[in-house]
Amino acid sequence: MRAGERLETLLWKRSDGGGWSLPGGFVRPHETLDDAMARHLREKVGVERVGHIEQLSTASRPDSHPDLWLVDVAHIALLASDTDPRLPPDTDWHPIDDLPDVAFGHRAVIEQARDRLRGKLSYSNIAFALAPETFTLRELAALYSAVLGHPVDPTNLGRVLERDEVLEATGDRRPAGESGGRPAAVYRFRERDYAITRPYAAFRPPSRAS
Amino acid sequence: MRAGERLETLLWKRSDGGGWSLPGGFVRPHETLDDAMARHLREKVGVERVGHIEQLSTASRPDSHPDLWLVDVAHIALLASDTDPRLPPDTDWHPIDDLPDVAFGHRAVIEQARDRLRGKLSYSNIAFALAPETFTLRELAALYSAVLGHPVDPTNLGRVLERDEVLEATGDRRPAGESGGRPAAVYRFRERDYAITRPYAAFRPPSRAS
DNA sequence: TCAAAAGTGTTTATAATACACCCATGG
DNA sequence: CCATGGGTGTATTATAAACACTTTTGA
Repeated sequence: MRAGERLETLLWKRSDGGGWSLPGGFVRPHETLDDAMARHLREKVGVERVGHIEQLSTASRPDSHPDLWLVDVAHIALLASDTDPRLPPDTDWHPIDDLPDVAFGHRAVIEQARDRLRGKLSYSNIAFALAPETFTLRELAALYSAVLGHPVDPTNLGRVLERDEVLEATGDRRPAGESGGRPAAVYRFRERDYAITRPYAAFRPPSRAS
Repeated sequence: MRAGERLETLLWKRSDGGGWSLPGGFVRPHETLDDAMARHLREKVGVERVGHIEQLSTASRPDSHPDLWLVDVAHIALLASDTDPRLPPDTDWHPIDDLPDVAFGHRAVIEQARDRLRGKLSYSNIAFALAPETFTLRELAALYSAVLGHPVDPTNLGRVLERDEVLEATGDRRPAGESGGRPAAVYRFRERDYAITRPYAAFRPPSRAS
């Protein structure tokens, strides 16, 4: 998945006329799941750096083929918005809230991935995987807005993420555009590994010793 | 897992002297993963009703056996604290914060499961899977406390969960014990299916139309 | 000097926690 | 009538969202 103007997912147009489906592939002997995922992303869409990847769900398909016992392991891969994968033919990005005709089962997987991402955006630093290396608060707010589906205020977003020690200012400023305006401060994520930055939505530990 | 005085997990003592490990088993042909999990819980520990079960992680093990390609799918199963599984020999409950010598890899899985459960406790109704059908607020607070590892106030817990429409009063009262005291109101969970009851830790949608 | 964009300071709203006090029961 | 546990009401605190206003730039 990728967050441009909207949250998008990569889909592959099936040649058998069965509509679109999630891209996938097989695991080779002596290969781990993570290695296989990295290989598919590299070989099929030319993506070397994946922001974040995690497992979603696993399904066993013992009856799909007379001689094989297939096991599907769905993953979410998050790509930075400034990476530009080279798309093979029959593969394209689709806005996640306006999907085309998707093969049975995959729609539910995509929606599960979207909901998980939306949730994690509010209690973790997961956005590092979707953002470029450095960015202004306006750009980051646009990214949050694309994922969450509602407007996000850049100022308040920055204050929340700075308090949680998720962001830090680089000290640089982005020069103003042609239409003028004050130059924007440039930020980066302190950590680029997934971390829960807000453990308690409620039921936090007592503040004083009892 | 189960929450009594502490959060506990079921472990199986390996006969090969390799310490303790998570209970597991194989999936049969023409059987789904969910069916296999239900069967193992039924056959091995006599548990018919599982509060909640979800997948944790999947690992491929192509090299563990010359002729087989094994795929491990770890699950979290949550049992109500009033169910009493019949334990086979060499199987026993262990407090999750005081584990014995656990086979390599399984410790990380158990800790991942614990952390996930702690997180979900604060933004979902997941506690229904650990609680008996009905309970007092004191009992529920003890359960939360066992999982979270810090004291939880019964009154405030009830207020939060009632506002989120997670709990409802049955109307019954639990008679006082031998040492007296006011009878406690009895509650139940409104829904016994997993639901996110608190979607936003931060970055909630604007309150007014822009 | 005006428009545009960024940033600061502050107010407001909300909601969880903390705490003081009252209620119902058994012995 | 007192100890015990449950419950109510409210004060406190924390913090996210909203908003008014200032700063910095380009034309």
